[in-house]
Amino acid sequence: MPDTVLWLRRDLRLDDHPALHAAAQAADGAAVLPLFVLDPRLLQHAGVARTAWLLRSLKEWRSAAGTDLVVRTGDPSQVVPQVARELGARSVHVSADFGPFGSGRDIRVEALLGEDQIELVRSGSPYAVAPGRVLKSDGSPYAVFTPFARAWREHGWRLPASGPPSGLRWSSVDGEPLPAEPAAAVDLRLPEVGERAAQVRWQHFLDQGLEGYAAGRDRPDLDGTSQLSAHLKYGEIHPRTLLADLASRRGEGARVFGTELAWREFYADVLWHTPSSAWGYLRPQYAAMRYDEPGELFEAWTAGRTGFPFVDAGMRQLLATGWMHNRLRMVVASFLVKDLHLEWQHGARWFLDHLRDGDLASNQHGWQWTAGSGTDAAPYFRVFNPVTQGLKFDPDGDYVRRWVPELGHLPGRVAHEPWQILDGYLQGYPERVVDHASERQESLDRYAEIKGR
DNA sequence: TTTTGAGTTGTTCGA
DNA sequence: GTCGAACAACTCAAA
Repeated sequence: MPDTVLWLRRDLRLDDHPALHAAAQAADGAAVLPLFVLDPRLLQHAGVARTAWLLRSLKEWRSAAGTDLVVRTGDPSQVVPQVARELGARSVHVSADFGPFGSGRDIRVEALLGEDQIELVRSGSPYAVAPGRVLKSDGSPYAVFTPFARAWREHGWRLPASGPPSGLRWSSVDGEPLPAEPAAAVDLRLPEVGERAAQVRWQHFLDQGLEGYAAGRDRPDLDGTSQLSAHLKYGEIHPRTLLADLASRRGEGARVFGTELAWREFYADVLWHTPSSAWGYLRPQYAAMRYDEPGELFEAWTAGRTGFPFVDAGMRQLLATGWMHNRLRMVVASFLVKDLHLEWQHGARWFLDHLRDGDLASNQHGWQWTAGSGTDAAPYFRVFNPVTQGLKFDPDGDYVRRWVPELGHLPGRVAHEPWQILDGYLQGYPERVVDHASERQESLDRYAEIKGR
């Protein structure tokens, strides 16, 4: 039997890897060649945090597999058939990609491979249930989360396979050295990357975080979240693994964490059915709303200099670490859309450029939820008050002081309201760029203009 | 086909 | 300080 190709993308692990098992089975005693294609078109949009994460994850994969992962730069529709031909392979194995870019790319690659009688075999996906599988009884997709989640649980998923296939042999051809990380990655505080780190983090969360997760997940001043988002994004750990571990656990935390995974799957499903929702309004009437153009206020938002401590802390956490706590993602998004009156796409693009976990489906639909144009969107009157949110979810001001050093001299909760105290602006913190109460009313007025259309 | 109940994450105001 | 109601109207899911 000739060797087969395992084309890795967002599945950089060895454990519970259906495509790896399928490749080993197809090789039938011959070797499996692991390949990663650096697509310049994708890297262009990935941002520093994601690029650095990806390159480190590829290194980790190499060292865990103990083989030379072949890296080539170029358009996959040229590179993949070329490598397969070089090797004399009969099949190329992948985890299915359901995104609008990836699924189109795979169809092109599949056609080109077909010209040489090489098969593209899709096994597994980044999800417990592949997008498109959960449907209503009339065959149409769900557009509301709660019934989707119920049907998704009833649909169920297979149990994780344990470890890589036995008797697996790797092979190799000439590749390229991994490119250097972007220089700015040095300043970025990224955690450990790779499958092993993902498993360690998951165990840590099971032991320390799960029990208090239902409430703790809303507290950015505490280590209350799983921090698995980027590991999931790169497939270093699979949601099936997490769901299998959750199944044996009772309690509110396990239930709520399972629901968060369901949100990830729901948004992937929505994007699969409606690819235009990546950049277009899911509720079209919102395109007719009056919006402002990004200018100085947008710049202030990106830099974490809006004068609202909770908002600025979130934006600076993003710049410093490539990650932002979910509570802050909602707060800063609400601020961009409802206090600055900018279209959600500006914020979504900034997030994708800076988040290490930047995922098209979750990111875009999260933004649309805030903007009011998404599935299950926030009601129009739900405008976050950035100060109240801070007082509620960072009650001692610890999170704000951690990320906004100019407020470091303010004790306790007054860090959220430097205007309340005489020396609040002692260290050069900017004054508020807008008046929240009047901008809130402005948002409600603008909504009223498109109501009923 | 029609009907009915429900729908992630909030804020403000007035009693 | 606490609590409940109001904040619209619409779309969706399921019986």
